[in-house]
Amino acid sequence: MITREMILLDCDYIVDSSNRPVIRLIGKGTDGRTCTVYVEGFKPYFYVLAREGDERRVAERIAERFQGIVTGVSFERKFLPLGYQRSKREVLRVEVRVPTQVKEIRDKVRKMEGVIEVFEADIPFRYRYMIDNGIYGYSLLRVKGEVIKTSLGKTSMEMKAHEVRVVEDEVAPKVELKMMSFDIECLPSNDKLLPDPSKDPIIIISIAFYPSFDGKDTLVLVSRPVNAKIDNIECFNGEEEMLRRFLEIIDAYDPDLITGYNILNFDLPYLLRRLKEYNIPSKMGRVLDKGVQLKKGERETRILIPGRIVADVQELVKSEFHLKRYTLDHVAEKLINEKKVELDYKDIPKLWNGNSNEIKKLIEYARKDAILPLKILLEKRLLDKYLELSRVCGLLPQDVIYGGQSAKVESLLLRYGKKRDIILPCKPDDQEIERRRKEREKKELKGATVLEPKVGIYSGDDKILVLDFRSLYPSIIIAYNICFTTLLLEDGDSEVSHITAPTGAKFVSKEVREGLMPEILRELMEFRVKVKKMMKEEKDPERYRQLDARQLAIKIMMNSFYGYTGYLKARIYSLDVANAITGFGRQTIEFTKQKVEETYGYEVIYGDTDSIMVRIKTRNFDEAEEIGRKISIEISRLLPEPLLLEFEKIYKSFLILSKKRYAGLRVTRGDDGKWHEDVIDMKGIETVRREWCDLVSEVMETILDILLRENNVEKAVNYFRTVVKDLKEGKIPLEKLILTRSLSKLPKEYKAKQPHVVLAEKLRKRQGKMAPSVGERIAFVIVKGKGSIAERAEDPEYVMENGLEIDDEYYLEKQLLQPAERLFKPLGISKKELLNVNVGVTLQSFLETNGNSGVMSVRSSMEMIFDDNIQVVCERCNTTLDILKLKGRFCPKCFSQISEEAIYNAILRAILSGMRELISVKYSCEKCGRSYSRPTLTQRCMCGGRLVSEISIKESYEKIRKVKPAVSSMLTPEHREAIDEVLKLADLIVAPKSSSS
DNA sequence: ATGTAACGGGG
DNA sequence: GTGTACGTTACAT
Repeated sequence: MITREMILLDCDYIVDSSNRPVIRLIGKGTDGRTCTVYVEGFKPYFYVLAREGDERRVAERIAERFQGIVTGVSFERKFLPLGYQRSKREVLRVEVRVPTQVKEIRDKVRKMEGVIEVFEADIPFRYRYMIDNGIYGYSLLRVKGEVIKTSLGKTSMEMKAHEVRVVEDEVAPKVELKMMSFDIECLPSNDKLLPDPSKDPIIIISIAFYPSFDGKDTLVLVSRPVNAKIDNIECFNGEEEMLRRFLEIIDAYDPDLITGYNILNFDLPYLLRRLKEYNIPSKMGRVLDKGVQLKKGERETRILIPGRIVADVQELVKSEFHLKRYTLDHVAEKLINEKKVELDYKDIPKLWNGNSNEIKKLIEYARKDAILPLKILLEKRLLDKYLELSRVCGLLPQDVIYGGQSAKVESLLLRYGKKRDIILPCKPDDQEIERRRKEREKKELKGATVLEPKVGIYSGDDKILVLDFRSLYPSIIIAYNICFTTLLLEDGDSEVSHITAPTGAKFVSKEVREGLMPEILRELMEFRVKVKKMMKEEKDPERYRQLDARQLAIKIMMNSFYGYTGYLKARIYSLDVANAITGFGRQTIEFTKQKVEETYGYEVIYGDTDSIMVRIKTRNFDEAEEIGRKISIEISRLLPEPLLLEFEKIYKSFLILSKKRYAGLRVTRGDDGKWHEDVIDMKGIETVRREWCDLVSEVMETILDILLRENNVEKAVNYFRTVVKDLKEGKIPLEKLILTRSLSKLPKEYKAKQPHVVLAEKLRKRQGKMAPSVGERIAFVIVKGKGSIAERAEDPEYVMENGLEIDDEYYLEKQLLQPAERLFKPLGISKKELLNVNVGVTLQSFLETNGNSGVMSVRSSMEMIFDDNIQVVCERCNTTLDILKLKGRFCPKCFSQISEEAIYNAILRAILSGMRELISVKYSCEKCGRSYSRPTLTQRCMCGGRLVSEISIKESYEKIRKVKPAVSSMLTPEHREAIDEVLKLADLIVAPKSSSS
């Protein structure tokens, strides 16, 4: 008999030779050894509610009718879930031999005479076991038992359990997960289509490991001999041999997590299909009796590998980051600043059959595609949140990564319900869902309050304080004891002490009985407070991160409960409960608004669900903070516990366009105690959208920046006009105008003619074989000419080569104007005004709003650096002026004076944007000289040589240096000095011309 | 306004 | 495995 501790990774069950279910737990100890634990004796069961007085008779009938299946019927006293129950009710506990039989008989039982309802008859057996034994996913277990050896296990050891105990742990023990990322390359027989797994072979499988495997971080399997010396590859005679070796490597490395990019929808299904081709069983998991389980949905696949976690980085990134596109190349660039190896997939067959250099290129391409997802996963810590969620809600890691909110909530409801003898209903069938849907149409689900925004821009003396209710809905549920278990169903019960919601629903007070949801939420909230406290004292960054992930997981869990009560497919659906929560929410926010306005006399300019934004007038951030704190404390005092209005942040300037759409420039107190401008928070204002070209995103961002950081509406308008002017003059670089759309099927299959489809046809006629094929992304720009927009879509390269003219009208109307208008309209600037390029802002009005600080509007800094010289635009006559050609400080056309401030700003901007571009670090191999833009994972070149970093100076810096003496005479000494300072700083950075790090 | 078709991303 | 099931946006009506 031994005792062993392990983190629970997976759980399922097997049926032994005498047809009894045996629970199987797979876990990993702190020593890194994996273990399979078999638990015997746990039996499947469910509950039946019979007509009062009929219990015995129904029990007998069930036992009789399902002889051989039902192994026992007993009686237990339980609380029914819906409505406040004064006492427990007698229910039948029906036990069956094997788990699948529950499903088999539950509908029959449901229809039997005398049966009212069946409870908890749809809980997967492994969860039934975990729930009943208080075992949570990814939690620490202490197992007592004997070591055994079966024919089913692949783990380091196997045990037959005598006892499984949960170890209470505040901080998760350190168990290092082994992760493996992989990627496949195929050889398509038809280069117009995606490779077909029924016939096109896999030619390469690349793998990345963390931690390393046999000293290797990566390994590439190649299905044919390669006549070149390449490190970390293995070659085979054909696909089958390679596939077998791949499975062998999985077994040998034994990863806890398998990842990759889009593996759920591509690599894994493809791989499984190829394995089937050779009749190789897909035993990639940690058990020998089960292979990989593939569940294909409409457009979604779930893949389960026993004992291992499958996580698709693409999915994780999609749920964590809002990006324009989710291609690996784009995602890697945005998140970890790395790119894929440049290679057109159409060239794969050519490279595959090519010379040693070509195949080398293909191998390194594949290698990188396995490395990138793993790096993203690690660097962005994409797993932390899920592992903590698993520990908080109890689901297995695998199910948390994929599953929706409802499973997590139910896991907790079942666990806490079990402790209190509350049984829960089964999930609703179609009929019940339909009934609920109809009910919802009649009695609608009322949402939260969104206060009418006082549209406009706030800056200068105005400061906006943001106050938030900490976990509003969870707090309300706790404060007013709202739950399906406390809801008073009949008026007759109203002599019980209760609370009436604004909607009229009544809930017994917590002194009578605490509700299930309030209990769970109260514990979660206390737990979160504890975790946050621990975070404050935690010095170790790794542990701090983990605690942070945990408090986030708890927050996510808490916020899921409200939604669950109004979810059509919930086990317990109660509009009365859902509406009571939002009802109290509306009451709370209205009350808060009223108090702030009446007691303090401040203006509430906006509020949504659980937050209010208060306008105060002060230049002093300390004072603003003081006011915020005061409001927070005093209002919280007026509300029942645990409702808490927290002072969240100060916006130095704030722009609100409409409900749910605003942007604010945050100020925060730095370590030096001083206030600093911080990030711009944005809500509902999008600057990146798939259907917009880059120009639009860039313009939107710049406008917001000018509005919030410089508080200069005129300048923002002017900037927009400049862009429009540039667009009309064809000065906008073509790549900023490119739109992309992917060709999902053959052109003729499209009904509506879309630009990229028409273009695809055009290209096919023009260049024949090189034309884009199905599944490819097509880049296009809209050019001038006749016909619909679709007919005027053109290939950017073709446009370049033939000097076609861009349809500036289209880009203005369809791309730039819509978002710009939405931004400017609430500020009282019409479309007309935006477009009126020639009528600039009068100097008079400009000076009125901005003092004499900026007569010029500086062109977008990015563009400036690419222009020949540094330029400013004269505000009076709108001419673009070259700083070098300026005689004195007068505009050569209208002779209005140009302020030194403006020139200084122009130069400074040029310097700053130049600084960003100033240094470029390149990495090159000391052996073969091949250069990389980023260091490789291994810090080694593909030839095996060491990578050495090289620092180079960009030209733009030199340009500014050249310009400086020419303009310095136009500047005040202070400005000159400031510029010199910056240049000096730049010199310092650049000074060591070559160094290695 | 409201319903329906298209698309993603992998090679 | 005692489980089901995308989510968003553009275009057409």
